[in-house]
Amino acid sequence: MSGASPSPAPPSAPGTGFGFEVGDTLAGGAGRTGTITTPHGTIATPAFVVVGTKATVKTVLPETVAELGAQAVLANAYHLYLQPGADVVEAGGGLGRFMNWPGPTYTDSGGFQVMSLGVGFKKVLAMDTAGLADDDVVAAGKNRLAAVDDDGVTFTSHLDGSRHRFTPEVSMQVQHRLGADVIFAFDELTTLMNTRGYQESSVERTHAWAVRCLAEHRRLTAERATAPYQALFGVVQGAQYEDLRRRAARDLAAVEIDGHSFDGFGIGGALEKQNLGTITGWVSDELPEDRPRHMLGISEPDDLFTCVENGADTFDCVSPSRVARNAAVYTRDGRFNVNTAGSRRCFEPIDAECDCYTCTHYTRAYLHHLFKAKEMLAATLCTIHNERFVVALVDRIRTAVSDGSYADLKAETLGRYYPVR
RNA sequence: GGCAGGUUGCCCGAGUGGCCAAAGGGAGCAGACUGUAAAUCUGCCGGCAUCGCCUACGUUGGUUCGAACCCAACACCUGCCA
Repeated sequence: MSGASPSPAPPSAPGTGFGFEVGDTLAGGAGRTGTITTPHGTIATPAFVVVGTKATVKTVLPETVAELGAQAVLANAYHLYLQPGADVVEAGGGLGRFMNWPGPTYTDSGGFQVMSLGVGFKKVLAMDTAGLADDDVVAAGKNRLAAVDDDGVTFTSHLDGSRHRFTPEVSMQVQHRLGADVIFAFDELTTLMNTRGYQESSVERTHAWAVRCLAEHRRLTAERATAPYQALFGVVQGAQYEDLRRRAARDLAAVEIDGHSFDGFGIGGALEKQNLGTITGWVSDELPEDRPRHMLGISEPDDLFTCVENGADTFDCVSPSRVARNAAVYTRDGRFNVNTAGSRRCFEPIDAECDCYTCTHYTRAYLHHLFKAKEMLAATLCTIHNERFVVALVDRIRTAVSDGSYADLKAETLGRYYPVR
Protein backbone atom coordinates (compact mmCIF):
# COMPACT_ATOMS: atom_id res chain seq x y z
CA MET A 1 0.00 0.00 0.00
CA SER A 2 2.93 2.27 0.61
CA GLY A 3 3.72 4.49 -2.34
CA ALA A 4 7.22 5.09 -1.10
CA SER A 5 10.16 3.76 -2.97
CA PRO A 6 12.12 0.94 -1.33
CA SER A 7 13.35 2.31 1.95
CA PRO A 8 17.00 2.27 2.99
CA ALA A 9 18.16 -0.69 4.98
CA PRO A 10 16.84 -0.73 8.54
CA PRO A 11 19.31 0.95 10.84
CA SER A 12 18.56 -1.41 13.64
CA ALA A 13 20.72 -4.22 12.41
CA PRO A 14 20.92 -7.29 14.61
CA GLY A 15 22.94 -6.61 17.70
CA THR A 16 21.93 -3.03 18.24
CA GLY A 17 19.24 -4.00 20.70
CA PHE A 18 16.55 -2.04 18.89
CA GLY A 19 14.00 -3.35 16.45
CA PHE A 20 10.40 -3.37 15.32
CA GLU A 21 8.34 -6.25 14.12
CA VAL A 22 4.84 -5.97 12.70
CA GLY A 23 2.33 -8.47 14.04
CA ASP A 24 -1.30 -8.56 12.98
CA THR A 25 -2.89 -6.07 10.64
CA LEU A 26 -6.34 -4.54 10.57
CA ALA A 27 -8.36 -5.64 7.56
CA GLY A 28 -9.14 -2.77 5.25
CA GLY A 29 -6.91 -0.25 6.99
CA ALA A 30 -3.41 0.67 8.06
CA GLY A 31 -3.88 -0.50 11.64
CA ARG A 32 -1.50 -3.10 13.01
CA THR A 33 0.02 -4.62 16.09
CA GLY A 34 3.71 -4.99 16.60
CA THR A 35 6.63 -5.32 18.95
CA ILE A 36 9.28 -2.71 19.59
CA THR A 37 12.47 -4.09 21.06
CA THR A 38 14.79 -1.86 23.08
CA PRO A 39 17.83 -2.49 25.27
CA HIS A 40 15.52 -2.10 28.28
CA GLY A 41 12.66 -4.30 27.20
CA THR A 42 9.96 -4.70 24.63
CA ILE A 43 6.80 -2.75 23.91
CA ALA A 44 3.70 -4.42 22.53
CA THR A 45 2.06 -1.99 20.15
CA PRO A 46 -0.23 -0.14 19.85
CA ALA A 47 0.93 1.22 23.21
CA PHE A 48 0.48 4.34 25.29
CA VAL A 49 3.74 5.78 26.61
CA VAL A 50 3.29 7.59 29.93
CA VAL A 51 4.83 11.05 30.17
CA GLY A 52 7.35 11.85 32.86
CA THR A 53 8.73 15.14 31.59
CA LYS A 54 11.20 15.82 34.35
CA ALA A 55 12.18 12.18 34.95
CA THR A 56 9.12 11.55 37.06
CA VAL A 57 5.53 10.75 36.28
CA LYS A 58 4.17 13.52 38.46
CA THR A 59 2.80 12.33 41.84
CA VAL A 60 3.28 8.61 41.13
CA LEU A 61 5.97 6.07 42.07
CA PRO A 62 7.70 4.24 39.19
CA GLU A 63 6.56 0.94 40.73
CA THR A 64 3.00 2.17 40.44
CA VAL A 65 3.54 3.25 36.86
CA ALA A 66 4.63 -0.32 36.14
CA GLU A 67 1.69 -1.78 38.04
CA LEU A 68 -0.80 0.23 36.06
CA GLY A 69 0.54 -1.38 32.93
CA ALA A 70 2.70 1.31 31.36
CA GLN A 71 5.30 -0.19 29.05
CA ALA A 72 7.48 2.89 28.61
CA VAL A 73 8.03 6.41 29.91
CA LEU A 74 8.81 9.58 27.96
CA ALA A 75 10.85 12.44 29.44
CA ASN A 76 11.94 15.77 27.98
CA ALA A 77 15.41 16.86 26.87
CA TYR A 78 14.84 20.59 27.32
CA HIS A 79 13.58 20.28 30.88
CA LEU A 80 16.25 17.82 31.99
CA TYR A 81 18.97 19.87 30.28
CA LEU A 82 17.96 22.88 32.38
CA GLN A 83 17.45 20.86 35.54
CA PRO A 84 19.33 18.93 36.82
CA GLY A 85 21.51 18.98 33.66
CA ALA A 86 22.18 16.17 31.20
CA ASP A 87 25.56 15.54 32.84
CA VAL A 88 23.88 14.76 36.16
CA VAL A 89 21.44 12.33 34.58
CA GLU A 90 24.31 10.68 32.72
CA ALA A 91 26.37 10.41 35.88
CA GLY A 92 23.31 8.95 37.58
CA GLY A 93 23.36 6.05 35.15
CA GLY A 94 21.12 7.47 32.46
CA LEU A 95 17.46 8.39 32.50
CA GLY A 96 16.04 4.98 33.38
CA ARG A 97 18.40 4.22 36.23
CA PHE A 98 18.33 7.81 37.49
CA MET A 99 14.54 7.77 37.85
CA ASN A 100 14.31 4.10 38.84
CA TRP A 101 12.33 3.09 35.75
CA PRO A 102 13.77 -0.22 34.50
CA GLY A 103 11.75 -0.37 31.29
CA PRO A 104 12.04 1.39 27.94
CA THR A 105 12.42 5.15 27.96
CA TYR A 106 11.92 7.92 25.41
CA THR A 107 12.98 11.55 25.41
CA ASP A 108 11.40 14.31 23.42
CA SER A 109 13.86 16.63 21.74
CA GLY A 110 12.80 20.00 23.09
CA GLY A 111 11.07 20.79 19.82
CA PHE A 112 7.74 21.18 21.53
CA GLN A 113 9.23 23.90 23.72
CA VAL A 114 10.26 25.82 20.61
CA MET A 115 6.55 26.37 20.14
CA SER A 116 5.20 26.37 23.68
CA LEU A 117 7.81 28.84 24.93
CA GLY A 118 7.90 30.73 21.63
CA VAL A 119 5.01 31.77 19.45
CA GLY A 120 2.67 29.50 21.37
CA PHE A 121 3.52 31.28 24.60
CA LYS A 122 0.66 30.78 27.05
CA LYS A 123 -1.33 29.13 24.32
CA VAL A 124 -2.12 25.49 24.09
CA LEU A 125 -1.21 23.81 20.84
CA ALA A 126 -4.32 24.78 18.96
CA MET A 127 -6.56 21.87 18.20
CA ASP A 128 -9.63 24.02 18.56
CA THR A 129 -9.03 27.42 17.03
CA ALA A 130 -12.48 28.83 17.67
CA GLY A 131 -12.11 32.35 18.96
CA LEU A 132 -8.42 32.57 18.28
CA ALA A 133 -6.96 35.06 15.84
CA ASP A 134 -3.53 35.74 14.42
CA ASP A 135 -3.29 38.72 16.72
CA ASP A 136 -3.47 36.46 19.75
CA VAL A 137 -0.32 34.74 18.63
CA VAL A 138 1.42 37.99 17.76
CA ALA A 139 0.57 39.50 21.13
CA ALA A 140 1.74 36.38 22.88
CA GLY A 141 5.02 36.65 21.02
CA LYS A 142 5.91 39.81 22.87
CA ASN A 143 6.82 37.82 25.94
CA ARG A 144 8.04 34.67 24.31
CA LEU A 145 10.95 32.76 25.76
CA ALA A 146 12.12 31.13 22.55
CA ALA A 147 13.13 32.51 19.16
CA VAL A 148 13.73 30.29 16.11
CA ASP A 149 16.19 30.73 13.27
CA ASP A 150 17.40 28.37 10.58
CA ASP A 151 20.27 27.09 12.67
CA GLY A 152 18.41 26.48 15.92
CA VAL A 153 16.53 28.06 18.80
CA THR A 154 17.54 30.49 21.49
CA PHE A 155 15.72 29.92 24.77
CA THR A 156 15.39 31.99 27.87
CA SER A 157 15.18 29.58 30.77
CA HIS A 158 11.79 29.71 32.44
CA LEU A 159 13.58 28.77 35.66
CA ASP A 160 16.19 31.50 36.04
CA GLY A 161 16.10 33.64 32.91
CA SER A 162 19.48 32.44 31.64
CA ARG A 163 20.01 32.18 27.88
CA HIS A 164 20.48 28.85 26.11
CA ARG A 165 20.96 27.71 22.56
CA PHE A 166 19.48 24.50 21.16
CA THR A 167 20.49 23.27 17.75
CA PRO A 168 19.89 19.83 16.24
CA GLU A 169 23.40 18.90 17.35
CA VAL A 170 22.86 20.14 20.91
CA SER A 171 19.59 18.25 21.18
CA MET A 172 21.30 15.04 20.07
CA GLN A 173 24.17 15.57 22.49
CA VAL A 174 21.75 16.19 25.35
CA GLN A 175 19.61 13.21 24.44
CA HIS A 176 22.62 10.94 24.16
CA ARG A 177 23.74 11.93 27.63
CA LEU A 178 20.22 11.38 28.96
CA GLY A 179 20.43 7.93 27.43
CA ALA A 180 16.81 7.10 26.59
CA ASP A 181 16.15 4.10 24.35
CA VAL A 182 14.23 6.20 21.84
CA ILE A 183 15.10 9.82 21.11
CA PHE A 184 13.46 12.30 18.75
CA ALA A 185 14.94 14.60 16.13
CA PHE A 186 14.82 18.28 17.01
CA ASP A 187 11.90 19.79 15.12
CA GLU A 188 9.93 23.00 14.88
CA LEU A 189 6.26 23.02 15.72
CA THR A 190 4.04 25.58 14.13
CA THR A 191 0.54 26.67 15.06
CA LEU A 192 -2.59 26.69 12.95
CA MET A 193 -2.33 30.46 12.84
CA ASN A 194 0.80 30.33 10.75
CA THR A 195 0.48 31.00 7.05
CA ARG A 196 0.87 28.32 4.41
CA GLY A 197 4.14 29.96 3.39
CA TYR A 198 5.53 29.70 6.89
CA GLN A 199 4.41 26.07 7.16
CA GLU A 200 6.33 25.28 3.96
CA SER A 201 9.55 26.87 5.14
CA SER A 202 9.11 25.30 8.58
CA VAL A 203 8.80 21.83 7.09
CA GLU A 204 11.99 22.46 5.12
CA ARG A 205 13.73 23.66 8.26
CA THR A 206 12.54 20.64 10.25
CA HIS A 207 13.80 18.36 7.51
CA ALA A 208 17.19 20.04 7.39
CA TRP A 209 17.40 19.72 11.16
CA ALA A 210 16.42 16.04 10.95
CA VAL A 211 19.30 15.38 8.58
CA ARG A 212 21.68 17.17 10.94
CA CYS A 213 20.25 15.17 13.85
CA LEU A 214 20.88 11.87 12.10
CA ALA A 215 24.42 12.91 11.23
CA GLU A 216 25.18 13.98 14.80
CA HIS A 217 23.44 10.89 16.11
CA ARG A 218 25.65 8.64 13.99
CA ARG A 219 28.75 10.48 15.17
CA LEU A 220 27.71 10.19 18.82
CA THR A 221 26.70 6.55 18.44
CA ALA A 222 30.14 5.72 17.09
CA GLU A 223 31.84 7.84 19.73
CA ARG A 224 29.89 6.18 22.53
CA ALA A 225 30.26 2.66 21.25
CA THR A 226 29.91 1.01 24.66
CA ALA A 227 26.65 2.76 25.53
CA PRO A 228 23.32 0.98 24.93
CA TYR A 229 21.96 1.64 21.45
CA GLN A 230 19.62 4.61 21.16
CA ALA A 231 17.02 4.69 18.40
CA LEU A 232 16.41 7.98 16.62
CA PHE A 233 12.95 8.90 15.34
CA GLY A 234 12.48 11.63 12.74
CA VAL A 235 9.46 13.87 13.21
CA VAL A 236 6.92 14.52 10.48
CA GLN A 237 5.45 18.03 10.38
CA GLY A 238 3.38 19.78 7.71
CA ALA A 239 0.30 20.96 9.59
CA GLN A 240 -2.98 20.19 7.80
CA TYR A 241 -1.58 20.22 4.26
CA GLU A 242 -1.57 16.91 2.43
CA ASP A 243 1.28 17.78 0.11
CA LEU A 244 3.45 19.04 2.95
CA ARG A 245 2.75 16.06 5.21
CA ARG A 246 3.32 13.52 2.46
CA ARG A 247 6.49 15.23 1.29
CA ALA A 248 7.80 15.58 4.85
CA ALA A 249 7.22 11.88 5.52
CA ARG A 250 8.64 10.75 2.18
CA ASP A 251 11.73 12.91 2.55
CA LEU A 252 12.42 11.75 6.09
CA ALA A 253 12.01 8.13 5.05
CA ALA A 254 14.58 8.66 2.32
CA VAL A 255 17.27 10.16 4.51
CA GLU A 256 20.31 7.93 4.70
CA ILE A 257 23.73 8.60 6.14
CA ASP A 258 26.45 5.96 5.77
CA GLY A 259 23.78 3.33 5.30
CA HIS A 260 21.78 4.43 8.31
CA SER A 261 18.32 5.97 8.42
CA PHE A 262 15.74 6.79 11.07
CA ASP A 263 14.71 3.93 13.35
CA GLY A 264 11.16 5.18 13.51
CA PHE A 265 9.08 8.30 13.11
CA GLY A 266 7.11 10.74 15.19
CA ILE A 267 4.01 12.46 13.90
CA GLY A 268 3.30 15.80 15.48
CA GLY A 269 2.50 19.42 15.13
CA ALA A 270 -0.43 21.67 14.58
CA LEU A 271 -3.56 19.94 13.42
CA GLU A 272 -7.26 20.14 13.97
CA LYS A 273 -8.90 17.23 15.71
CA GLN A 274 -11.19 16.46 12.80
CA ASN A 275 -8.17 16.07 10.48
CA LEU A 276 -6.18 13.82 12.78
CA GLY A 277 -7.10 10.54 11.11
CA THR A 278 -6.67 11.83 7.60
CA ILE A 279 -3.28 13.32 8.35
CA THR A 280 -2.11 10.17 10.12
CA GLY A 281 -3.23 8.19 7.10
CA TRP A 282 -1.28 10.33 4.63
CA VAL A 283 1.85 10.05 6.71
CA SER A 284 1.56 6.30 7.33
CA ASP A 285 1.06 5.84 3.62
CA GLU A 286 4.44 7.44 2.94
CA LEU A 287 6.43 5.91 5.79
CA PRO A 288 8.11 2.51 5.58
CA GLU A 289 6.01 -0.22 7.16
CA ASP A 290 8.92 -1.73 9.03
CA ARG A 291 9.43 1.27 11.34
CA PRO A 292 7.29 2.28 14.30
CA ARG A 293 5.16 5.44 14.10
CA HIS A 294 4.71 7.48 17.24
CA MET A 295 1.88 10.00 17.72
CA LEU A 296 3.15 12.91 19.79
CA GLY A 297 0.68 14.26 22.32
CA ILE A 298 -2.44 12.19 21.66
CA SER A 299 -4.64 10.38 24.20
CA GLU A 300 -8.34 11.22 23.80
CA PRO A 301 -10.27 7.96 23.31
CA ASP A 302 -11.63 8.84 19.87
CA ASP A 303 -8.20 10.07 18.76
CA LEU A 304 -6.57 6.79 19.81
CA PHE A 305 -8.92 4.77 17.61
CA THR A 306 -8.58 7.23 14.76
CA CYS A 307 -4.80 7.08 14.85
CA VAL A 308 -4.46 3.32 15.27
CA GLU A 309 -6.67 2.56 12.30
CA ASN A 310 -4.56 4.97 10.27
CA GLY A 311 -1.28 3.31 11.13
CA ALA A 312 -0.07 4.70 14.46
CA ASP A 313 1.85 2.38 16.78
CA THR A 314 2.58 4.37 19.93
CA PHE A 315 1.30 7.46 21.73
CA ASP A 316 2.31 9.76 24.52
CA CYS A 317 0.37 12.52 26.18
CA VAL A 318 0.43 14.71 29.26
CA SER A 319 -3.33 14.95 29.41
CA PRO A 320 -4.17 11.96 31.63
CA SER A 321 -1.86 13.15 34.41
CA ARG A 322 -2.35 16.88 34.05
CA VAL A 323 -6.09 16.59 33.98
CA ALA A 324 -6.00 14.20 36.96
CA ARG A 325 -4.20 16.77 39.07
CA ASN A 326 -7.11 19.08 38.35
CA ALA A 327 -9.76 16.55 39.37
CA ALA A 328 -10.92 15.41 35.92
CA VAL A 329 -11.22 11.63 35.62
CA TYR A 330 -12.09 9.30 32.78
CA THR A 331 -14.82 6.70 32.93
CA ARG A 332 -16.26 4.27 30.37
CA ASP A 333 -19.17 6.71 30.22
CA GLY A 334 -17.19 9.90 29.70
CA ARG A 335 -15.13 12.32 31.70
CA PHE A 336 -16.18 14.27 34.77
CA ASN A 337 -14.70 16.33 37.59
CA VAL A 338 -14.67 14.50 40.94
CA ASN A 339 -14.28 17.70 42.89
CA THR A 340 -17.82 18.83 42.15
CA ALA A 341 -20.76 18.51 44.50
CA GLY A 342 -22.14 15.40 42.84
CA SER A 343 -19.34 13.25 44.25
CA ARG A 344 -19.53 14.53 47.82
CA ARG A 345 -21.64 11.63 49.01
CA CYS A 346 -21.05 9.14 46.23
CA PHE A 347 -19.44 6.04 47.71
CA GLU A 348 -18.82 4.35 44.38
CA PRO A 349 -15.49 4.05 42.53
CA ILE A 350 -14.69 6.45 39.67
CA ASP A 351 -15.39 3.65 37.23
CA ALA A 352 -16.88 0.39 38.51
CA GLU A 353 -15.40 -1.49 35.56
CA CYS A 354 -11.86 -0.20 36.11
CA ASP A 355 -9.27 -2.53 37.62
CA CYS A 356 -6.86 0.18 38.81
CA TYR A 357 -5.64 0.55 42.38
CA THR A 358 -7.72 3.67 42.87
CA CYS A 359 -10.99 2.19 41.66
CA THR A 360 -10.53 -1.02 43.63
CA HIS A 361 -9.83 0.79 46.92
CA TYR A 362 -11.36 4.27 46.95
CA THR A 363 -14.68 6.05 46.45
CA ARG A 364 -15.58 9.22 44.60
CA ALA A 365 -16.57 10.75 47.95
CA TYR A 366 -13.08 10.13 49.35
CA LEU A 367 -11.41 11.62 46.27
CA HIS A 368 -13.79 14.57 46.44
CA HIS A 369 -12.76 15.06 50.06
CA LEU A 370 -9.05 14.91 49.20
CA PHE A 371 -9.42 17.56 46.51
CA LYS A 372 -11.44 19.83 48.79
CA ALA A 373 -8.88 19.39 51.55
CA LYS A 374 -6.08 20.04 49.04
CA GLU A 375 -4.42 16.76 49.94
CA MET A 376 -1.65 15.54 47.60
CA LEU A 377 -3.02 12.01 47.55
CA ALA A 378 -5.90 13.26 45.41
CA ALA A 379 -3.52 13.92 42.51
CA THR A 380 -1.75 10.60 43.00
CA LEU A 381 -4.90 8.48 43.04
CA CYS A 382 -6.49 10.24 40.06
CA THR A 383 -3.27 10.07 38.06
CA ILE A 384 -3.09 6.33 38.68
CA HIS A 385 -6.66 5.96 37.45
CA ASN A 386 -6.35 8.16 34.35
CA GLU A 387 -3.08 6.64 33.22
CA ARG A 388 -4.49 3.16 33.76
CA PHE A 389 -7.60 4.15 31.83
CA VAL A 390 -5.66 5.21 28.74
CA VAL A 391 -3.08 2.41 28.94
CA ALA A 392 -5.82 -0.18 29.30
CA LEU A 393 -7.83 1.30 26.45
CA VAL A 394 -4.86 1.10 24.09
CA ASP A 395 -4.21 -2.44 25.33
CA ARG A 396 -7.79 -3.37 24.46
CA ILE A 397 -7.38 -1.79 21.04
CA ARG A 398 -4.25 -3.85 20.47
CA THR A 399 -6.05 -7.04 21.38
CA ALA A 400 -8.98 -6.10 19.19
CA VAL A 401 -6.75 -5.50 16.18
CA SER A 402 -5.37 -9.00 16.62
CA ASP A 403 -8.61 -10.89 17.20
CA GLY A 404 -10.74 -9.07 14.66
CA SER A 405 -13.04 -7.34 17.14
CA TYR A 406 -11.71 -3.85 16.46
CA ALA A 407 -14.87 -2.45 14.88
CA ASP A 408 -17.04 -3.72 17.73
CA LEU A 409 -14.68 -2.37 20.38
CA LYS A 410 -14.59 1.02 18.70
CA ALA A 411 -18.36 1.29 18.34
CA GLU A 412 -19.05 0.20 21.89
CA THR A 413 -16.29 2.26 23.50
CA LEU A 414 -16.99 5.52 21.69
CA GLY A 415 -20.75 5.03 21.89
CA ARG A 416 -20.49 4.98 25.65
CA TYR A 417 -17.78 7.61 26.08
CA TYR A 418 -19.43 10.15 23.78
CA PRO A 419 -23.14 9.36 24.25
CA VAL A 420 -24.56 12.23 22.22
CA ARG A 421 -21.96 12.53 19.51
C1' G B 1 -17.88 53.10 87.00
C1' G B 2 -14.42 56.13 83.50
C1' C B 3 -11.78 56.63 78.80
C1' A B 4 -10.84 54.75 73.92
C1' G B 5 -11.84 51.63 69.79
C1' G B 6 -15.12 48.54 67.11
C1' U B 7 -19.93 46.14 64.78
C1' U B 8 -19.67 45.54 56.37
C1' G B 9 -22.42 40.31 52.08
C1' C B 10 -21.46 32.46 54.13
C1' C B 11 -16.26 33.80 56.65
C1' C B 12 -12.08 37.31 56.88
C1' G B 13 -11.57 42.18 55.32
C1' A B 14 -11.24 47.29 52.39
C1' G B 15 -14.37 51.38 52.00
C1' U B 16 -15.58 57.15 55.98
C1' G B 17 -21.44 61.86 51.73
C1' G B 18 -23.02 60.59 45.34
C1' C B 19 -18.45 57.05 40.52
C1' C B 20 -21.14 51.31 46.25
C1' A B 21 -24.81 45.68 45.39
C1' A B 22 -20.03 47.61 48.06
C1' A B 23 -12.19 46.37 46.64
C1' G B 24 -9.37 42.02 47.89
C1' G B 25 -8.92 37.13 49.99
C1' G B 26 -11.26 32.53 51.50
C1' A B 27 -15.32 29.24 51.11
C1' G B 28 -19.05 27.67 47.65
C1' C B 29 -20.81 26.51 42.42
C1' A B 30 -19.32 25.28 37.47
C1' G B 31 -15.92 24.87 33.23
C1' A B 32 -11.23 24.11 30.68
C1' C B 33 -6.69 21.35 30.10
C1' U B 34 -3.95 16.52 23.79
C1' G B 35 5.18 15.77 22.38
C1' U B 36 3.84 19.75 30.81
C1' A B 37 6.67 27.43 32.37
C1' A B 38 -0.01 23.79 34.50
C1' A B 39 -1.29 20.00 41.89
C1' U B 40 -2.92 25.38 36.94
C1' C B 41 -6.21 28.73 34.64
C1' U B 42 -11.20 30.81 33.62
C1' G B 43 -16.31 32.13 34.77
C1' C B 44 -20.26 32.73 38.47
C1' C B 45 -20.84 34.06 43.43
C1' G B 46 -27.76 39.17 47.73
C1' G B 47 -32.85 38.47 45.18
C1' C B 48 -35.91 38.92 40.94
C1' A B 49 -34.64 39.85 36.44
C1' U B 50 -34.12 43.09 29.59
C1' C B 51 -32.36 48.14 30.54
C1' G B 52 -33.82 47.83 35.56
C1' C B 53 -36.11 47.12 40.18
C1' C B 54 -36.02 45.34 45.23
C1' U B 55 -33.45 44.16 49.80
C1' A B 56 -28.73 45.20 52.08
C1' C B 57 -23.17 47.57 55.52
C1' G B 58 -25.58 45.98 64.44
C1' U B 59 -30.89 48.37 65.81
C1' U B 60 -34.01 52.65 65.78
C1' G B 61 -34.50 57.60 64.68
C1' G B 62 -32.39 62.07 62.51
C1' U B 63 -29.39 65.61 59.09
C1' U B 64 -29.10 65.85 53.60
C1' C B 65 -31.43 66.44 46.94
C1' G B 66 -28.54 61.96 48.29
C1' A B 67 -25.91 57.98 53.94
C1' A B 68 -22.20 51.76 54.66
C1' C B 69 -19.95 56.59 55.27
C1' C B 70 -22.40 62.57 59.33
C1' C B 71 -25.48 63.08 64.24
C1' A B 72 -28.30 60.80 68.53
C1' A B 73 -29.99 56.87 71.47
C1' C B 74 -29.81 51.80 72.28
C1' A B 75 -27.53 46.72 71.91
C1' C B 76 -23.45 43.81 71.86
C1' C B 77 -17.80 43.22 71.41
C1' U B 78 -12.54 44.83 72.48
C1' G B 79 -8.55 47.30 75.00
C1' C B 80 -6.66 50.58 79.03
C1' C B 81 -7.72 52.85 83.90
C1' A B 82 -10.26 51.77 88.56
